[in-house]
Amino acid sequence: MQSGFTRQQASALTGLSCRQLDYWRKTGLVIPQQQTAGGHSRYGFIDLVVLRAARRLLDADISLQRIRKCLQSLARFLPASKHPLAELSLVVTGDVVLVFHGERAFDALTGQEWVFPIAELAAEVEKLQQPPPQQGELFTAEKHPGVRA
Amino acid sequence: MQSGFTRQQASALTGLSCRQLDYWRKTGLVIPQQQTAGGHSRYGFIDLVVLRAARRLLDADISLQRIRKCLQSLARFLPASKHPLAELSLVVTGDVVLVFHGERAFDALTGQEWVFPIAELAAEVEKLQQPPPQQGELFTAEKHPGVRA
DNA sequence: AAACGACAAAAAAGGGATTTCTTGTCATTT
DNA sequence: AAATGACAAGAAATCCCTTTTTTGTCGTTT
Repeated sequence: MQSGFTRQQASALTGLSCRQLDYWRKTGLVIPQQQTAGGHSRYGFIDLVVLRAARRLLDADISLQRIRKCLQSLARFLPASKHPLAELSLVVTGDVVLVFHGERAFDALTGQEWVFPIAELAAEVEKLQQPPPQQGELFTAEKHPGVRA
Repeated sequence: MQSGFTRQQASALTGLSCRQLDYWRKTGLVIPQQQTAGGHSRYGFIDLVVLRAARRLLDADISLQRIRKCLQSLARFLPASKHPLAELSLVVTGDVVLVFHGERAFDALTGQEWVFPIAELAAEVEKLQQPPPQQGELFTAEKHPGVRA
């Protein structure tokens, strides 16, 4: 019984070239969890998940350099447990990769979180309409929107 | 009884300068929903929500030009109804603004959607571990279409 | 007040050249 | 096979300079 995937197997299973796996290992992007006595690579389950994630990011035209940073933060989540995976999602857009963990969204690169609900803004504004019942002609406001372009 | 906020009120309520409101109006970023007979601006409820959203984006170091594009897509959601607001969220990161509507995430700029769950990847990999109980040698064929350009 | 116009400083976007990073391919070694 | 090393093409990032946007401040006008 084997304890991991060889470079070639990992390549076949992820669609990445051996050259890439080598380079990625050498540069620390994805280092196989195990090694044979002779010093040969043996990729583990998590490795494959990460490799496939990287593959998809590449397909989405995310540069390797950006992926490097992304995987770092992704690595912070993966080790956790098995459940989190189900709650984990990646959102990839033109320029950014976000890691979603439940309700929260983190920039996979900076790790910063920046989410805010529109409803919150609406609530704030709404609150401003009622309170100031002052100079009988200033505030009184209207309710309805007629949105602009 | 009036129907809207004056420039100065809007300024006070959003923290934006009158100069900005003027410029934004002139350049079409946020055009007051109404006008007085004399041609003076009267900002409406939605205007304030949009202005405050813009304000927060500015605070997050999103450039005005980017905000211009963001608000365009935001405008596509706001007009909808009243409920959506509660489900709407903005995620702002270094480079991108995403509009979240329920489960979906849209790039506020391009409108493209690109989300994928990690669990999915894990499931795929997991499926690959069980089936191949073959000749103790190695995998024969590759599953993947192969290489990208 | 609010709108306008003008001038200037600050911020952001663009463009082009240069440098660094990735990946393929091939040969050699373990 | 897998790991290494080397050469080269292509992709991406970085830097620097120029152009465009934004915003503040002043004066005038409505």
